[in-house]
Amino acid sequence: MTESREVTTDHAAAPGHGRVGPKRQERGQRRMAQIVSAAAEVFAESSYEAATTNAIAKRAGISPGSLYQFFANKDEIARALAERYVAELGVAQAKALDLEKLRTASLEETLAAVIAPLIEFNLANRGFKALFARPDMPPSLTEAVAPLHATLTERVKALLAMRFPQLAGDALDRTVTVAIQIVRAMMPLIVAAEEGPERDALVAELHRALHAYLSDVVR
Amino acid sequence: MTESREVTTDHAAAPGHGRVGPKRQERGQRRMAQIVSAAAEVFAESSYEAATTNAIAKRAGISPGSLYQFFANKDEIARALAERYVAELGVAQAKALDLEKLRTASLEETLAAVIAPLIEFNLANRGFKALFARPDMPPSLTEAVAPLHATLTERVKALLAMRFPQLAGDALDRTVTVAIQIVRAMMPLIVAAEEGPERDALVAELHRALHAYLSDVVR
DNA sequence: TGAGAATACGAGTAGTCGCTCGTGTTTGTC
DNA sequence: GACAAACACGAGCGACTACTCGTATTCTCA
Repeated sequence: MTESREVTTDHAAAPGHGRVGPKRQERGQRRMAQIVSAAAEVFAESSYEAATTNAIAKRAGISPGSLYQFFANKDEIARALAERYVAELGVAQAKALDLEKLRTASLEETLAAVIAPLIEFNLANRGFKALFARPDMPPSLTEAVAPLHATLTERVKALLAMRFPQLAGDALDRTVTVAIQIVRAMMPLIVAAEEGPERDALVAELHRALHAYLSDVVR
Repeated sequence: MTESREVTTDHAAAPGHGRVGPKRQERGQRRMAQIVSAAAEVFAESSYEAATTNAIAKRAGISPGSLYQFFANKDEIARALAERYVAELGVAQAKALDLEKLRTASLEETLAAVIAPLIEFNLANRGFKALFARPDMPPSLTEAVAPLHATLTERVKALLAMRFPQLAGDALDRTVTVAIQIVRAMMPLIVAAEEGPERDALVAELHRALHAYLSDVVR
């Protein structure tokens, strides 16, 4: 009898990720994108835990079995979604942020330039908060979205280091952490608020809080 | 044949809650307290969803069946725990807060008087954040802890209204919300930090952020 | 002291969820 | 056209979880 180990569904991972898997055809790559998009929608409607893999498959228009042709498990889907978010956020910020111009901008202007695209991104990608704006994540998820957090932290750190050269070391790290926490805390409120004066007021409040905090840090 | 409706386990609720149930003996009341304490521990070690009712029962030293003699379902346990937290927080704050003295205190002093017992409480009751410091709760839990949120919001609102008479209406509400969000965002970090300089630095940062924000609000 | 109420037990039930597996179809390659 | 690899299906498995039920014990109080 021919032993058939290694014959069970072996999954691919995003390129450049160490994992090996079947060579994806164009159809397969489209499917993977579909699945990630569907996951983003389902996560957005509840939470990571509450989202079922069967629901994701259904939303993507495929069977549960097909889903597992492309992702080894639920965490891998979250990881792929986190990677997509990192990439898209990079694009959105690159568009809005011109570091050279910011060098001479006021703190208000800098904050506006950073926050505005971030809010747009959160509004356009409501699944984002399921992976980002949570204080208590299941360990597996924490690992999956660690690169996302690391990336954002790095970007904020670079910005603050440029803006406040007198900040360094632990103090800088703490300031970055607190600033991110404030944004994370306010974002769900902003996204949940109805478009118009209500949301605008909350955004203004976020500006105010961040501006006041950062002004004080270097006082 | 004698129909036996209403004979299945009928549960009690905390007194003054509308629900009727069996008359609790002293033993039963002790059990209920045990269960709530056990739930607090188990919630603290993971999260509300991840905590299983069987684990709570085991921690309380009773069988799953016994647990359901006292609580109709998992949500009721969370509700009871939330009520306990409201009561204990009330005591802790009443001890530390003397509204008359605060009337003449500086903003720094007021913040210190409010924040210090809050942090002590969070350190002593690590299950608290499972019910409080979460942006996205399951709907049932939301309802269960709504009184807790309402209570805290009311207290903060009263304090801010006294402190900043020029604030009123929506602006006051928003300020209360943001202040609470900042505390909620920082608390998990503070609790997770190791005792000593690391935690102290984060607490100082929380002070700074709140102080800066509130000073700015009335600027 | 005895009857009914409250408390206690824990194996068991129904339901859910992540994931598998046997099987069939499409696509790329020669 | 033949063959393998990739893609697709969906019933259903195994593990887990909130909760139940039949039964046994302890308490209360007339």
